[in-house]
Amino acid sequence: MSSRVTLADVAQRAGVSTQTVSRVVNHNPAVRPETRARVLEVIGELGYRPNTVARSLATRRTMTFGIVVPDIGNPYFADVVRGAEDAARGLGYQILLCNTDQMPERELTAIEAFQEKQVDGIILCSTRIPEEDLPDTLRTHTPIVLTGREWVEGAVGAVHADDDRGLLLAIKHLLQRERRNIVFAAGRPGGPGHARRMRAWHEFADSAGYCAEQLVAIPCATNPAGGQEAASQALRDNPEVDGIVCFNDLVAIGAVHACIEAGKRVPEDVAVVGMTDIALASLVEPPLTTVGHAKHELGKQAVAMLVDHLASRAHEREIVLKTELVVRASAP
Amino acid sequence: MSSRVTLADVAQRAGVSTQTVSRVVNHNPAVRPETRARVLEVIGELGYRPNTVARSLATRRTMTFGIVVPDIGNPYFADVVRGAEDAARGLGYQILLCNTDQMPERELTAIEAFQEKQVDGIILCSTRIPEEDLPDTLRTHTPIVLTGREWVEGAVGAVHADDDRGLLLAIKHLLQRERRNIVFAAGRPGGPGHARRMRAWHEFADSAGYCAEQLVAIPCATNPAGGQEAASQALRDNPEVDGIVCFNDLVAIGAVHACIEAGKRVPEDVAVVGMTDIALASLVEPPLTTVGHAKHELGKQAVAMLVDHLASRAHEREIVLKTELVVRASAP
DNA sequence: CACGCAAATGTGAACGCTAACATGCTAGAT
DNA sequence: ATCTAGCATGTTAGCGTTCACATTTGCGTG
Repeated sequence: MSSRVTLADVAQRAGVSTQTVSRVVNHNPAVRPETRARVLEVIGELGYRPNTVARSLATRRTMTFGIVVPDIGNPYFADVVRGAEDAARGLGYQILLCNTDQMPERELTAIEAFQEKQVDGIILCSTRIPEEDLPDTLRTHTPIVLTGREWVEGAVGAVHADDDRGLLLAIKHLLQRERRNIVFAAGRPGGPGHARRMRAWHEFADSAGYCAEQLVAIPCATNPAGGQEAASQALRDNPEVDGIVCFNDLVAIGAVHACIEAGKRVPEDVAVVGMTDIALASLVEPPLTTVGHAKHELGKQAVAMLVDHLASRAHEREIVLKTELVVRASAP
Repeated sequence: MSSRVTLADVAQRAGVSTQTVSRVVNHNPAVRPETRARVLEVIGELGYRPNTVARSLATRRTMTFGIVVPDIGNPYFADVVRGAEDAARGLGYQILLCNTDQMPERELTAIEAFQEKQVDGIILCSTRIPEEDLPDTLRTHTPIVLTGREWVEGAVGAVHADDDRGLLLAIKHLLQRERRNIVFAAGRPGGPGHARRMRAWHEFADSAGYCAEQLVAIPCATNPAGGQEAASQALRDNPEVDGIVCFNDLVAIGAVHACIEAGKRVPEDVAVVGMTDIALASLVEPPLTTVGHAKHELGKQAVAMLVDHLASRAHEREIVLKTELVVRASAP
């Protein structure tokens, strides 16, 4: 029956001031052991629990972070959120969650709602807010860390995977296996990560002396349906296609389906490489070769950065997490 | 630059009292249109944003629900949380998330932390708090809705899927396909849903006149590894096994692997049926036949129940969501 | 033309806590 | 005995809202 017991109730019963009780609750050492014991006893008797809303009003800290993701149902973001929550919990912070389905207006609404709730910081994952609006959005007193994209003016920092190198790993892997007609199912143009991956794609094409035609990038939705569509289009345009690199693993799964539908064997006829290595990747048939991301770590680092910032501790402006090629059956 | 602007700042600048500004912000009709316009203008100029922490202290409502799940990385709970957040957002509520990895102490800690944060309600998913401790835990002023298990004294309500019937559907499906040596990979004894599914299992065995030996239930961890272990044990004990029903889809995926490892073909030699129909189920090879759960709906209903309760509206004490058999290749 | 009534606005106080300072007390130094 | 450090505790004033009431204003009525 822990109900409406306040500091004052405890103070009165224990015969001390509210301030002393507050000190006990907050582990302030400046309390005589006997007094502390007495207060703790009364706290136990009365079942007192501090009211963090009142505490937050007084301290101007809520010990809460908000995290904005496109969709927690997407295993990628589930892992990122999990990492963030683990780190936050360890540091005494709690996590407010908001899904936006990649709708910029909903991202903005979420940020404002979080700010009104006085969160101590916000983690904005793979935002779809247009590049040009971002600085304005970030120009606020609430620290914001970005994930899945580069740092931009106004943000406390950014945490993302090394997609450039990841993409390179994937392409090189395919080239070494004598794949010569490689296609990139590139995700949504304008979407987070798209520009970076495209840049890497073209840089590589140039440096390797490839003629542009040999490296085709096809925009697509970042889910199985998008991958299926992109892959079947690619195979229609050029039946010689023997390698597909995908924006993420969900796209790759769709691409695999498209190949099979088109009568191609994976990996014999077409090798498929995914990205991010979600749990799913090792469970589908064939298991996906993929460029692994440290998703859990991503969430953790985002929280760590926020906490460092709040403590006025120096920290990187941008953290780039290593990617690694995980070779499975879809591109052995 | 939306910083520390308060109601008082707005009031002073607009030449009215804080109360009037408060009325405008809260859409209280008892304000002259001209006054309202003036106040709104100043709010715009100053970039005022209400401080919900202060508001919550005064109103004793935080417009926040806490949700406790074993692991958001598990696609089942990701869907439930997504459903809850969707419903909550639509009603102006926000969601605090906590993962517990099925550790009862962490569930208790989470509940307490949420209470200190004065959440308006808690959704406790598939709790592993021992049956006998549950009433004490629930005996609190914060409304708690349970999911994934039956209602228990003290809870506002419970929302869960009709596993009894679901399990029946699975078994009957296998029997109709002339499978005669059926095994149940039953999940963790004492875990949520375990008792209910076991009861259904035995009830069916009795009613169908089966001798107990023909329906074996094997406890296992509720993940692919658990399923793999349980299935390989079952096949070792009885090579005749031709049907495996699984606690959930992750277990089913493990069971499929075990079958293949043991040289059995799925579904020709052994038919495998999963439960809950996570997105993964249709993407593995072979695609899983499974008993579908309305996961998104589960989260939604939990929130709806909480909101009804807070509004002192009548509501069911227990909502049982229908399950349906989704037939795919693993048990055609 | 005073009267009363409703609509519009204002006035404390409260929500439960902490920050910052003030006070009282004990004990060692002088 | 007196002074003074320094520890333990108390006091006061917010934190930014809303609540419950009090007050003012405008307007139709007898």
